[in-house]
Amino acid sequence: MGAAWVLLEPLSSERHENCHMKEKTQRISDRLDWNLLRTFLVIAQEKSISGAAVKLHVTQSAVSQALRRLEEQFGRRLIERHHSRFCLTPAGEEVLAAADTIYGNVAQLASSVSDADEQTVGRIHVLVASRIHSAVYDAFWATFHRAHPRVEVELEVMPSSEIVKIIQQKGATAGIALCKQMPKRLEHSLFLQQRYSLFCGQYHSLFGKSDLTMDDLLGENFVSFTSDALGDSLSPLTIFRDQRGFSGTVVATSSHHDEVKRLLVAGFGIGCLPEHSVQHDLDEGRLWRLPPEEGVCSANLYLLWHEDAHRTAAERVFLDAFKTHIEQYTPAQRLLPILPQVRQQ
DNA sequence: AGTTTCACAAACAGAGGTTA
DNA sequence: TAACCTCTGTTTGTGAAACT
Repeated sequence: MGAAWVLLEPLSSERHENCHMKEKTQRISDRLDWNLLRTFLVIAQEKSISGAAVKLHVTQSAVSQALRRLEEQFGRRLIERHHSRFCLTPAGEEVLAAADTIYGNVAQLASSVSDADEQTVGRIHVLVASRIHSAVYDAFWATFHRAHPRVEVELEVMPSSEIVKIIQQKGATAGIALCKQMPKRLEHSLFLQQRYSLFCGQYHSLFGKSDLTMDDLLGENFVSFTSDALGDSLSPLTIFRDQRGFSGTVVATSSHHDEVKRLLVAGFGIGCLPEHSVQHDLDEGRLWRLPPEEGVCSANLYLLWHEDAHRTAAERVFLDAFKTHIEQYTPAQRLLPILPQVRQQ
């Protein structure tokens, strides 16, 4: 039955064409399967049918058939098939934009319905980058929970690039993520200004050497964050390596701060970490600070939220509380491991 | 290598019949 | 009349083979 109602024969007169289009549009809006749009959204995000299949936990064949059914419903090609090249047709771009919006609205609907069930119990879903080191941040959650004990909180850890994507789709209340440049449609508030420096671990040959210069490091292998690929949130680290003429290779990677640190301590190579996050490891002799003295680069963590998402009461309370809380502290205070006194206005 | 097509199977929904 | 069962058609998935 699926696409039997889609009329593909060309009609001769313009009047008939208009009637036909109106009828067809009506039928599409009545019958369009949201699952197909969701599948198409993932295909476009992954830029691959097999990639989408992995993400959706179905076979590549199932995704291919779903795409065909969607194309039949619209009576248009949505993706141009080329050898090893993926591109959306203009119709595909239109469908993607619509699917993106619908996905956001459905996510908000789920949140609103959940809120409506229990008027006094809200729920917030916050996406956070791996391992945020800040006593101010810890204190925020303590304060927030005391003030709003019935608000249910979900904190989900994921790479910054994923966080930005999901917040743009209105798929969560807010995100705390590294950003090189501010993404479209998102509001932001600067949270942490982190300075990255080079370190090696206790089993590395450079550990404990205090008279090192940059030349001593150029042949060393690297431990890196997955996100320091060019164009990603930590790409300044890669640019630094290229500009300074490092000849070593990246021998170990992880998207998680603690795992990068573990690999550094294990002696896989040298690598960058936020200075303020490893003071304890330096004090206890697990890590060793390397040149350059001034560090490698800065990377800022921002609180991100969608500019025109519908928000529940709990979500509004969270955003207001977070912004108010961090504004009480200077950027330097936000990096401290122990909660400082609130700054004087 | 990635994608499409085909045959087949499982799950599901709706229609219709039966029974208490 | 509600509850249950059976049958049938549809949808959507898998796996294999063919295609680009």
